[in-house]
Amino acid sequence: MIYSVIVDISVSEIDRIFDYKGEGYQVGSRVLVNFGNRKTEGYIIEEKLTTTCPPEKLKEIICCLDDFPVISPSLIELGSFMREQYHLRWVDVLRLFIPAEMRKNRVKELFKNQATLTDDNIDNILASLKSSAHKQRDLVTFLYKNGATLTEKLNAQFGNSALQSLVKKGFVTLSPVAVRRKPYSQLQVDNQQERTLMPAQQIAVDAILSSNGGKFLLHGVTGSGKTEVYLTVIERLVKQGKSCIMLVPEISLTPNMLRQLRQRFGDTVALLHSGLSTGERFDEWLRLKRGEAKIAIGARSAVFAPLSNIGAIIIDEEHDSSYISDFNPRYNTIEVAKYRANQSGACLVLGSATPSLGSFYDATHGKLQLLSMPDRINKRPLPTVEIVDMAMETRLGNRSIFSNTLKERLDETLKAGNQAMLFLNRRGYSSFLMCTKCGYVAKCTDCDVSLTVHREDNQLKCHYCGKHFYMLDQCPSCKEHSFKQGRIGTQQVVDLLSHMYPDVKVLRMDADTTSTKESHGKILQAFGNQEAQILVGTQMIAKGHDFPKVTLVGVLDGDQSLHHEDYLATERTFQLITQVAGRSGRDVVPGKVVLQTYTPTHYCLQYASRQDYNGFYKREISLRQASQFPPFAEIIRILYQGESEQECIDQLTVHFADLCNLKAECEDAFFYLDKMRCPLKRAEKKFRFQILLKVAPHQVDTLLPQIFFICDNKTKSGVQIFVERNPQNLS
DNA sequence: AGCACGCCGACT
DNA sequence: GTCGGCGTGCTC
Repeated sequence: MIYSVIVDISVSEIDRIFDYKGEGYQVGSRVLVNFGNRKTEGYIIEEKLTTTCPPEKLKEIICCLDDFPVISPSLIELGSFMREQYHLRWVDVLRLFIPAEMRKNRVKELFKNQATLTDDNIDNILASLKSSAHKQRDLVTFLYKNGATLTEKLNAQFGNSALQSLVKKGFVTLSPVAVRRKPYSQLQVDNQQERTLMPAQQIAVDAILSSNGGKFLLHGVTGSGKTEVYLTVIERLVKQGKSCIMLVPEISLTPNMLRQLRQRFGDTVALLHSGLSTGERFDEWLRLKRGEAKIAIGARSAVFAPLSNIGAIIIDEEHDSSYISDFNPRYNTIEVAKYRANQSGACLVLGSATPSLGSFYDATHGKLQLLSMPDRINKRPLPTVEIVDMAMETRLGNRSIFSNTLKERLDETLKAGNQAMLFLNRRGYSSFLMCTKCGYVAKCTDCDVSLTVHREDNQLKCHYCGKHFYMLDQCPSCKEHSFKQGRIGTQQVVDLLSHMYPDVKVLRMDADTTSTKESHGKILQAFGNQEAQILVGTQMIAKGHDFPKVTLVGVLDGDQSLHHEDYLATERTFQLITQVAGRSGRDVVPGKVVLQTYTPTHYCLQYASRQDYNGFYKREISLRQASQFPPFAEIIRILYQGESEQECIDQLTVHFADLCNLKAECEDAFFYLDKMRCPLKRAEKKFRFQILLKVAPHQVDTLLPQIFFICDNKTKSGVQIFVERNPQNLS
């Protein structure tokens, strides 16, 4: 038999099929092969009877590396789709399907010894033991009652020698068993309370379950109980013997969702994400692969969970940009999920309070079925939003970042013993440092980005590449000692609050305070336990958290993400503000939101303040249509990065000429084609240039392969080239 | 990626 | 003479 093997070496020149001969191997197996003059791992993706490879070159597979095929045929098919769709290497796709450490056998199942009684008749054993051997008699009784038990547990309970003697006498045998390492095993699981569904929830559940593989957009306002819909759907499908995949946007939201899933489904839930230890990740994967667990939950890569007979794939907060992988391998999780759902006839449920414009557009055009939940649970009111015009505040002499309205609301909230969240999507102390005399601004040496002031460690940091620099006390260009600081960041907000409210405990949550694995959960837990009254944070605090005592949310700078060139800026801002506002008033006390802005009449903020998604959608989608942006056009961006500016330009110029020819051949498919420097001119020492295309959506499938072909051709070393379709980030 | 092959300069 | 610099090409 001939096997098509993809060798596990991530280099484009060898990312092709190599044929090997062998007998009795299965497709999807991880195998060891001779490759050149060394041995390498590879994956069998196909078996066949013939090959075009000259027989003298054809080598034999050495052996299989696992006792089961690690990749199922349907995942191989999915991989093939992804490879074409996203122009990826086979290896990079296949590596998504198995735990990273499984390669090179860096992780194995963990085996521990287990003790078993050799005789079912306990009286026989007890009769042979001296009556003075209390420990041994207790141990035997324990084993009789509890069945086979791990030796470590027995040793802890009865001491080492009792077990040893029993083994020696032949009453107990030891045998190795696989034990599963369990992530968040200490996670507290509350008593399960009886839940009844609201009518809107019931309608959604019924629609999904009766659909037989339908695709849904579940649009429910913040606090409308989308999670309960997901859980009920999963429960019913699992009862029918199906498996389910549940995706959440980021790792930080998994513990919360995991708790709810474990509460309901116990050990049939497995968690998959990169924050787990090697052993945990492998064991969770293995439990899914072996069918010990049926429900996979995790961040985007969990869409590749090794499950068969999938009943539903659920994507929570579907608008979140983390579902679009923006580094190699680049893929769109929602598209992948659609393909996987189609393969297995599973339902696809996309849930959000603020769906992406694309998804909502699909819902209005019959590609997704729309399920609406317009009310909060128990008809709790949505928070009331006050928009504050910061330009007016300045004119009235208030130059602080806190408007008078916000200060009043904060006072009220604290006095009432409730909690507040303040949202500012800018970490650090202040956004830049500028010389007051000559206007010099401190910039990163490797990126075209001004440095952020960090007061805690008194450094200047590049938020792009992470490099840090000494704080300046003198301008390097004019030697002046006086500096002006840029816009306020979260660190400074905490400082200011501690002066305003010396007795109030304030917590901060941003990338700087959540560098370790547990810090995230600790901050949230502390705030949840009301160890602090105010939580200041970046977009990290916007999503999914449910703090009943929070009755005030302050958006300190509602304009921040609004006035970017990016066509997604308005959509993003709307989503962020709506999401963060939704943290307020989730329990009995109605919530308030103070939204500070310099552009109070902007439609994005107006709709966000009324939590009016439909109004916003209508306005924004007509703008997109008029200006030919997605979903009315597909944007393709070709990015060139290299340390030599000239090489980048040369490379881009060659491709641009070919693209112009392509455009000439099918003029009507192209809405736009141009080349330019990227807005972020340089990053991590590399110069950045781009070609931007806008093409007609119905032509993209025929055009894209040709574009890929052009970009693969005439390439020079030293310039990285990326082709992105509808990139989330155009910087 | 690795590694061999190969074609030129410096050295025991 | 030979040791070793890293350009080029190949891996079923």
